[in-house]
Amino acid sequence: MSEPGWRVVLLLAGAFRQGVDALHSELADQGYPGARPLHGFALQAIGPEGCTINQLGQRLGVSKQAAAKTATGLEDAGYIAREPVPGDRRAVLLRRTERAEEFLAASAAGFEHVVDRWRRHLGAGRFDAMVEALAEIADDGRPIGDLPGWLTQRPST
Amino acid sequence: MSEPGWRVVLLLAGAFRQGVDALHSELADQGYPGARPLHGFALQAIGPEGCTINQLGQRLGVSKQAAAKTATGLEDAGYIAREPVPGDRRAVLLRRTERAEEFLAASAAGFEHVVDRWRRHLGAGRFDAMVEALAEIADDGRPIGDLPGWLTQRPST
DNA sequence: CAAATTAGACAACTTGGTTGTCTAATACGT
DNA sequence: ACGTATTAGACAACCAAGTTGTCTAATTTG
Repeated sequence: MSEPGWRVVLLLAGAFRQGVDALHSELADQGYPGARPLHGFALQAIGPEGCTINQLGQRLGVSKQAAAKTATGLEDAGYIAREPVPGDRRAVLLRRTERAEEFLAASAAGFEHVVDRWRRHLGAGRFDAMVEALAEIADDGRPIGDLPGWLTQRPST
Repeated sequence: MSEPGWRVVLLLAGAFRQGVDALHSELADQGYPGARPLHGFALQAIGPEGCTINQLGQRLGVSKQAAAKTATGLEDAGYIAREPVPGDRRAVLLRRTERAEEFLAASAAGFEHVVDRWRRHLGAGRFDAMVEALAEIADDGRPIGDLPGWLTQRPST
């Protein structure tokens, strides 16, 4: 009973934040100074094959309107392009650009770097145990794209 | 090398989220259905002695304007009251109400409950090891109040 | 006592989320 | 085959939390 409960939850937030901060400081050094955490998540959700706005919303766990805004942002930043969908003139295919692929590669490498620092600091044994424990606690499989909204929106119904 | 780096970071987010979600579902059952994560953080920052808006901003790590908005929200929700500061007619003392104290007590109990579920699930040994590892990874001591903004704002400087 | 600082309010803007409404295109059922 | 549903996406209005900038009143300082 050394740690009060709230502190454990805060440690999770702190570690997450520490990881994301370290990643973005690295990305900034590599030519992506304006990158925001959500960029990576959304591009990952779009996938190498691309997807429509509705699909993006479903994959991120947000409304299609929110997905549309995200897509606009990504397009403005040069990370995606809109293509027509052959056979359905309503739909629009969001497709990652070259720049997006490079960004994702840099991002993956950055994550690897950050996590490796943790592994070296803790030692492989403790690190693996921690990851395993986290995997049992975090209810996986839920989309995480709505992280920002989740913090601010009131716990719905 | 079982887990890719990004997955570990996502696990941290997922566990944090899982904890906060469980807490708020519990709080909702206990008569605080509109409670948002930031309420607890801000009330904790205000402290039992109360503080001014500027101090709140410093403690949360946000601008005083943001702190003022937060204070307004807390006041509207009945969690704080404004009192004049004797000896400085510019300043306003934000003081927690009875309702805030009750809410904080329920929140602390809820956190304890949530974390205890984790401890029982993992076993005390694995749980303690995880917490210890997290404490070494999370850079502690930094104010946490700006979590929502931190996700969305572009990495400054 | 004048000048600088401080506390807080107010306004405008950004980013992310939500609902609700709307049009155009596609799918379906008779 | 045609009229009716459903679907994809755009647009608008709003909420929540953040930012910077400007302003006034009060206090501190030289």
